[in-house]
Amino acid sequence: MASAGRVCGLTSLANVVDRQEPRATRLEDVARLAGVSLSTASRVLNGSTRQVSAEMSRRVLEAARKLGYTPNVHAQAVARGTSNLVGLVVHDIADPYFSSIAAGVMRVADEHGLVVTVCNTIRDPDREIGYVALLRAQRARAVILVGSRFTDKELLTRLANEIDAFRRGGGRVACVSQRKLAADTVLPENRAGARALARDLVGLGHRRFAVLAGPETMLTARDRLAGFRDGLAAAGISLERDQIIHGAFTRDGGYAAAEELIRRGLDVTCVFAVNDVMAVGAIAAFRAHGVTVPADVSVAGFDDIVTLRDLVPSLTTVHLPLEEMGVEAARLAFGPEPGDTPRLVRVPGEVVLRESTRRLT
Amino acid sequence: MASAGRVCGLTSLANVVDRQEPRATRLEDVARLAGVSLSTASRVLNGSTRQVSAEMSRRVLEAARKLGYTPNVHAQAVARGTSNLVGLVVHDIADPYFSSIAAGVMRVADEHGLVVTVCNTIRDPDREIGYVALLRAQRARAVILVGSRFTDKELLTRLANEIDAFRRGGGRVACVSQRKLAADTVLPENRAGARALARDLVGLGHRRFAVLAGPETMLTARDRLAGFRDGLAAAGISLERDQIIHGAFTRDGGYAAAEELIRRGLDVTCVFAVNDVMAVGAIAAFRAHGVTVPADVSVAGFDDIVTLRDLVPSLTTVHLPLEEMGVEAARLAFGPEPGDTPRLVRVPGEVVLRESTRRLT
DNA sequence: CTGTTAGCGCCTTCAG
DNA sequence: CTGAAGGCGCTAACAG
Repeated sequence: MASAGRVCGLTSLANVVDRQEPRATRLEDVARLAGVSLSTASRVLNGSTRQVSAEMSRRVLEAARKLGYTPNVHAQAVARGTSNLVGLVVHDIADPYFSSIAAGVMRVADEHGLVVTVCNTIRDPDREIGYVALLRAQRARAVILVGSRFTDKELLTRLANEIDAFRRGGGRVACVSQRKLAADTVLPENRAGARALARDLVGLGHRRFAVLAGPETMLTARDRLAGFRDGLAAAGISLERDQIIHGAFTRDGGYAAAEELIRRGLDVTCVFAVNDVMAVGAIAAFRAHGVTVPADVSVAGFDDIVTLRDLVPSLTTVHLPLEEMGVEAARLAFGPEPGDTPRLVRVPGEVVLRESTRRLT
Repeated sequence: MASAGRVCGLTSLANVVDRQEPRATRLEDVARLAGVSLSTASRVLNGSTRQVSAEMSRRVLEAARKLGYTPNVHAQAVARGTSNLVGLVVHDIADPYFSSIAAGVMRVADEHGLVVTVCNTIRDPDREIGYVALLRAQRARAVILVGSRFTDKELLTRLANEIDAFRRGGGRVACVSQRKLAADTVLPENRAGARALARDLVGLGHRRFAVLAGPETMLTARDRLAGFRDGLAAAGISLERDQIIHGAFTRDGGYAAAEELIRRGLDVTCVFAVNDVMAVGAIAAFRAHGVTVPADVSVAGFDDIVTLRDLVPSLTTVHLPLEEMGVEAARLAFGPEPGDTPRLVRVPGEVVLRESTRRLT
């Protein structure tokens, strides 16, 4: 029926199939059907401050409905000079630590009518940089970087450059992690939390510890290790080199580290894994090797990820309000423009003693 | 230094602050710096088939690098008539079932240079429809709908309309779930899987069952219940009304359903929860009420989500290759244009017997 | 209150 | 191989 908008009335023989190249309906189509100008249609259909008479408004709405009109956000973005898209860059969306934070971010984004695209770096800092560039290309209104920074200076510089370019283009930036970039950041107090944990574990009577410490270059892991060491030191306990086992910041990393611990035959009563997923992996490794938690060894983690809920034995950890942290980061990124100096929101951790760490008599 | 491109040489007193309204660098800036035309710059910077001399190419690249140029994808999208964005609509991204599938989709998307935006319906079918409209507005190249359909006809019609409009605009669509929409779909064989599970559980000696059946209106839940019933029937065992407990398709839904089961004092040896997260919740409820799994009651789930790995006792379930299903859906959505009839990829489930279901002597 | 007219940043025929 | 010019769909002054 509808002539697809073509003026041409002749169809070449080659075009017999007439593959009805589908075209999305444009604002112009709506305006024509409603018998009004483009601007009027635009004003009623999109949040303009300008007033339109009830009658015209009705006609436009009616036409839009009839045609199933949906605005082309790209055209809007280029015309308005800004998009409704925000980027969320995480190390691993399948890791409950990140998916909880992501849930918080998404909730706030939704309230602001923003679309969030999730970028999964798969724990690769290079990809992280690449994603910021990508989001710049998308003219994202904001990017939220979630996850630890690293010790590598060169990496940080490259990321900082990319971030600067992004902000120069008018984008907002927020981080959840160490404050290493000139941007608003939500900072979990890793060091203090680990220190408090150490104190409480000593309080349970433990004296001989091992730490599954994660990657040496990852700041979150380092901070937690350092805090834990502080806490032990305060009780006159030192942590030797051989009591620290580095590895991946993942469940499998925890598993491997625990196996290494067993292999070394280290005589400890308590193991601190610098995050929960590692602790979960460690417990699995212990189980596989006939080491019972907490009877034979106590285990503690960090984060209090939601999946701990169904773990047996329940895991001692340092609670972080993950979803709230996401909400906070989103507020920093979407809320009122900050002053000149980046803001810092400190988030304290809270030690939660559960079944996985037993009291030594 | 750079005069921000303004011709005006006078700054009003009111403008003393000179808030250097930041502007992203455009292709024109690059072209000017390189001393070439817009078209030439465009040709070298973006994947054009046209050839450009090495010298000019070098100059353009150099200028782009110096300026930190990144193309405005919105402008590209409006000019090209298509974007590099794909939408992934899931019921709950924090649920491991969905995050595993999402990981598969993202991997393939990345290979295609596509950006995926994740839309979380929070298990609300209305939001699902809204998201498809949103993605149409984004002129997404494709949308992938992951998650069960429902019995509600009116809901389905509205979704179908939205999907049709999306395709009319040139978008591709793929689903992971029942084939209720005229789109390519990846279909897990829920019914056959549940049937096989029932057979194997009967093989273990169980005769008295209960099913935590999820929402009555959710097709995936219904199919699994029906399949399970089939399997039992084949062994001459019937499933009465009071042996079926409906509830939410979540961990908490499983918990509540199991409590209800306990409250009813039903005498069963084996409980089938129609998905793993419900089974996990059920086990937690049993534990909380002093019912030991599998000594007092056996429990089985469906899906084989990755988090089962650290569950004790390990859970009997029907394995689905979740990440692969995501990959498959992405291939359907991004790969070569389908023929006229929607394609269907059936994915069989495989029963995996683990510790949570014991053999009755 | 409504319509006309420039752009927004980029791509792509179409001439040179 | 290069440049000039029109157009993508929409918004926002600017007139009426």
